[in-house]
Amino acid sequence: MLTKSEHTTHFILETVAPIFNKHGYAATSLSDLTSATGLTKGAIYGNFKNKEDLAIAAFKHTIKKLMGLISDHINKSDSPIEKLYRIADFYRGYYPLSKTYGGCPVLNIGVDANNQNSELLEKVRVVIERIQDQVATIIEDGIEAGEISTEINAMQYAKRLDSMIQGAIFMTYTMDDEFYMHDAMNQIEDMITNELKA
Amino acid sequence: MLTKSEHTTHFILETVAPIFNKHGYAATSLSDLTSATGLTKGAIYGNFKNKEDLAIAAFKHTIKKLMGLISDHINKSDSPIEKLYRIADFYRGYYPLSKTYGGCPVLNIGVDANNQNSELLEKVRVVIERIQDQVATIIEDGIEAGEISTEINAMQYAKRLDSMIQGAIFMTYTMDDEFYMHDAMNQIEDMITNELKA
DNA sequence: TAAAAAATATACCGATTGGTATATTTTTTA
DNA sequence: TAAAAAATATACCAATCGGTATATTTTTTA
Repeated sequence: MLTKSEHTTHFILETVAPIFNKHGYAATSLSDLTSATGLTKGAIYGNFKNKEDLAIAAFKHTIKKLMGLISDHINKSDSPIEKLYRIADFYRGYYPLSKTYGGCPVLNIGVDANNQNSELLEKVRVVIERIQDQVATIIEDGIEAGEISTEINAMQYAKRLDSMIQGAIFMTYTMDDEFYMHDAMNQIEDMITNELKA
Repeated sequence: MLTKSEHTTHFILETVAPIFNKHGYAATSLSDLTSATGLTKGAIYGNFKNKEDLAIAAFKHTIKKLMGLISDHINKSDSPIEKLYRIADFYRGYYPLSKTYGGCPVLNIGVDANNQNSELLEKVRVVIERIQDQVATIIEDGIEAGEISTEINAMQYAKRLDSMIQGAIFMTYTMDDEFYMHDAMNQIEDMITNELKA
């Protein structure tokens, strides 16, 4: 059973994460957080050291949930090449899904933390590397299984896919137009079929 | 000849634009701007109505300079297909170049202004549309000139290229690694050669 | 259920925020 | 060069900022 404190910590993160994600670190004030949670500063500072610590915990909280969703989606198949198609399929619905969390945390916090010299940027980088490692591993598994051409550089290709996806996310959000996401996923599916397949 | 007022306005924009671009609207304070310019609030508010107006003017200022640079680079060739290759070539050096301006204003201000419900987001959208229109026009010219396949949907392809470029910019900045930019430009050159060429 | 401990609320801190009214200085006009 | 106009500096405003010390309430332990 969760203690009262653990429950409150979770509640704060759940409430606060989308606010940081939407507005960014500097534009989010403590009063935004107290009014959203209905708690006072005393309660928040009792559970988190300071604003920066809370922002970092909130970022990790959102990432954990999103990574769980994409893992579940990918692992419905055992074939590496099918997993790659499933990644594209996941991101087709990413716009409405990520809106629930206040937007894409990698994009939003990544841009927000850059030039701010904060710990947040380092956390974003670690997440990006982890995502790319996972995709690269799938590609390598595909090569070993004979599903994917041995010509492919797994890590390089994972970075290329990641870059295309992040571009589509940025464009879709900024223009409020899912064309970019759908078109990028069409393109990625074509790449899997025409470039990756052995 | 420039009046004193015009000179000061220009000086303020030149000094202030990279600060807004780097830190975002909320994280940039008036005192940041006075200490960077060496001017007082009186001088700044004498030339700009308020902080938001200044941020908008600063964004337009940077965009004007960057758009001038890319236009100059593209227009060194008359052939539409060569102009497309030249776009890729321009963005190969975009990381160090845009750093001079405090980063990519489309990416930074686009993400920063989203969910803030500000006029800035609208300005970013207009800029993106203008860029895409110009690329689409080059592609259409290429189709008319017989350089580019008639199968190509110009506007759709312009959006795809733009999305890929923005993704590469985000990744390059966030990871501080030009691999993403160079790899994306290699990919785009391949697309021009293998998909666009008639 | 009483005592101890933990969690939360209240009230406050100095510093900084964007913005403005007015005084002073600089520039332009005549 | 003197007067008018424009530009800039100074001094201030109420509001809000992140953070904290302490009082109060709630929860847990015994």
